[in-house]
Amino acid sequence: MNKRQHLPWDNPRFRNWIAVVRAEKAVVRALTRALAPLDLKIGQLDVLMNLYRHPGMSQHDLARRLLVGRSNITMLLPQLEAQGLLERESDPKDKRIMRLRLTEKGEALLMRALEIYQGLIDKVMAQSTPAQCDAMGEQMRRIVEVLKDD
Amino acid sequence: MNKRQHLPWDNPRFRNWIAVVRAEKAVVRALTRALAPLDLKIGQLDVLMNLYRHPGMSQHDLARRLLVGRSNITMLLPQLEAQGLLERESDPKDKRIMRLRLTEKGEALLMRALEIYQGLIDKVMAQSTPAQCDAMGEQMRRIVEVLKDD
DNA sequence: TGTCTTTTGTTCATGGTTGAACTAATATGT
DNA sequence: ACATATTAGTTCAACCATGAACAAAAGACA
Repeated sequence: MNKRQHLPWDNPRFRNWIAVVRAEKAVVRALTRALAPLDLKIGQLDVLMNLYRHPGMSQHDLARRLLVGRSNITMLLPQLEAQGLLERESDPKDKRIMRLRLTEKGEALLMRALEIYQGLIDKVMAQSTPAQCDAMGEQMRRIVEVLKDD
Repeated sequence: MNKRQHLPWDNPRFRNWIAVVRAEKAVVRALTRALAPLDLKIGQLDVLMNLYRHPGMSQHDLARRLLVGRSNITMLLPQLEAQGLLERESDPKDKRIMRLRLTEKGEALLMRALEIYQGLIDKVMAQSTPAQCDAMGEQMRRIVEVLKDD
């Protein structure tokens, strides 16, 4: 039962996953810097992206999609609202729910941010073939699926 | 120049990268929970792992490897030292440097944590072939390489 | 209807992370 | 050797994220 013989570092799965973590961290770092000129944090960009694709989303759904707590959203929105990037209006059918949607200004900023994001991803993925890239994406979606029910 | 025609969501590279981010977040979430019984945070596990592989590392090198700030390490170590998981000793050749190494207790805890980590990764990677897994790892290492010089 | 439960969003205390300013030790260049 | 620059680690204030406790609204069901 010598543990040294089956250390995780000898396991390809483990080593490769560590690479995923490292790459993700590196990209987050680079993206944070690239977005700084727009005065936008990654968390805020995530919000804008999701509201663009799903206008009228509730805060609860937004939190679930972003894999963050509801309180996080509560703390995040006032900044964006104060900057005039999004609007919150109470749902007339269910007064608990706040419907969220981007303003023109929010959409414009999102587009600028997406160009930066896209540029970074293109640069970073340029060394992989489309097929490799798709295969990787599929793997990742399967991982999320496996962990879906916590 | 209609931007709608080239939104990032239509770009496979972008969509696949989003999947990476999602998967990484999901695994971090699951790992955080799985490590809770050991009273160990992921950041702490990262430290233990790196010290196991590179005994005598300095705090500066550790920070660089973990992609965190030096101050982060400074805040992190006292907890681990107080728990008797690692030792810090000043380098006799260069008194600025603190040499870090695991204690027996730290190594033992690391082994328990690694079993948990490994189990999670095995579960999560079980749906991919070894070849796919390796290809993914290679892609990720290339990404880190591309971003190495910030 | 009336009570009990669930859902949505907020508040707040806690802990983690960061970068800038700082000290001490070493390296560099003249 | 001496002044200057660089490096390692610490401190600190500011910022984020989290989860538990809470209030208001809606739903379930007798």
